Amino acid sequence: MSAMNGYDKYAHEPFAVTVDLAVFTVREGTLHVLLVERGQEPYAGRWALPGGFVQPDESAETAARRELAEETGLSDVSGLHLEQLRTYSEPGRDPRMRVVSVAFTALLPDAPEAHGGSDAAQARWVPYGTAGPLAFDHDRILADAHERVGAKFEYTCLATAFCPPEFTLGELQQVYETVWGTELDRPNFRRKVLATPGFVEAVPGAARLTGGRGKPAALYRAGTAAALHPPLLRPTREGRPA
Amino acid sequence: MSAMNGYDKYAHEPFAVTVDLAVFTVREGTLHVLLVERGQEPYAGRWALPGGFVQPDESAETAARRELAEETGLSDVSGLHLEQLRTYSEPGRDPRMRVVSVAFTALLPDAPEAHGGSDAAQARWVPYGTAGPLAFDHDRILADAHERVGAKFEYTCLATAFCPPEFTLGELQQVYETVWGTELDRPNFRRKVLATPGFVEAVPGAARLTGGRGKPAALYRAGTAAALHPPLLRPTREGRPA
DNA sequence: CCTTTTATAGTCGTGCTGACTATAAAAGGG
DNA sequence: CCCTTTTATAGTCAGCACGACTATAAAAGG
Repeated sequence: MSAMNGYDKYAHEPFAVTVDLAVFTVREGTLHVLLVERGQEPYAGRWALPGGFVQPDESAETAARRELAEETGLSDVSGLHLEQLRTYSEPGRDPRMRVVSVAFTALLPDAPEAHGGSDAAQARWVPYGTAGPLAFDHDRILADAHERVGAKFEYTCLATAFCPPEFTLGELQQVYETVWGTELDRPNFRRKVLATPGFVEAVPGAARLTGGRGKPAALYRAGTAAALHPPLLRPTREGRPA
Repeated sequence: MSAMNGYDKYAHEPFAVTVDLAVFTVREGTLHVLLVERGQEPYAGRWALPGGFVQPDESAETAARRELAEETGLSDVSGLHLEQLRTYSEPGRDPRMRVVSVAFTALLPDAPEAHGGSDAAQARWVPYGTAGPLAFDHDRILADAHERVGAKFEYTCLATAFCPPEFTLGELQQVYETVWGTELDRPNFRRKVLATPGFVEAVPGAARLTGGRGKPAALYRAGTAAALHPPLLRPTREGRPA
């Protein structure tokens, strides 16, 4: 093997490279995560994040999107939000071999039941926080992913990725409340969202009966803006981690 | 090889795993990057980011800190800011073999001349943006790192990582202006920094003559706060990328 | 001594935000 | 059919952070 820049002095050893997916959705006002139940040791019977090996001709992003399609059973995952989280490489994180995992976060609108694919390892939606300790270091990965999503909600328009094509402002607000775990003032939330150009755009004459009771709410679509200026900060939690 | 969760159906191929470092410092009001000049093909004669292989018993973070110590020649890099940026894994990014690189960003106060170590590949400080096209995909990595640092300046106290143990508010402001490439209003910057608890703390009776002319400036030390609430936003650039 | 330079103090208006009140439009129960 | 409940939407008001700006203090140089 020829030398690389600054790499000259070290032999290199092979690693297995995998992707792990933290896939979130909001379902009936609760944050859900896509998990698979392990059949073999180690961690047999425990829940784990879906994932798989990166193939020789793939980037980690490509592998992640492929896995996302396989695990959710969705035919078209091209429009879904998928974002690299970080890479986990502690030597002991898999007891069997040296495996470096590139973790990704994905956001889905309230999703089909997933467990309909022909795969052996069948992924299921599990309410966030209820799946006991996960296998490997997946608790940490999942917590990192959750924190990242919450932080990005503050200064991006990412929340619409959790919503169906048309949604009410109440639904969008519930997405924020579910991810942040806090309550928001409705008039203020509404004012802020509507004042941000490109966050949402009104669907002209449409309205949706909100489950029967109450005044019908106007429908909106996701806008074209990606960033949120100024940010929409979550209710005061003083020292938020960087 | 035994099966993993959801990994069962794929054989895994070995990858080389490396770390790449985007090391920044502010030197005489200019942002500098630590680079190495390549001696061999491919990209012989081009500048590249310092980096190296991850050893079998190391995490990527450990490897990055080891490389940082080797390339800068500093004896103690334990207190320096080092943070994972993201992982680059495009199949063609190194023409010789399949290598997945975990990129890191490091921030140093105005640094010693670095090129004093006993290493063969000697790293040098180069003004940001002046090193022509870099080797491999290092231009992209460096641009991502710069954008990340600029973004983190808005909502963290990271800027003090560029400063020596004791510094003036003018120096801190210049760090901001150098990284952001914009000018800031001095009284407003001062008001904001001092109003943020834990950002900086005054050194009781100390003052520094500012290169000779003008009123001596009070000295400050980095405080204990990590986050910046509310954030210190860079001058209006409308749609900032997420 | 006066000018230049840089640090520091203070002022003023605008705009965003949190807290709150008020009105409109639906369903349900008597 | 009226009245209550529920939810959406409109509007008010005070506080505060921020941008733009002016003023003063303390050093060096001529």
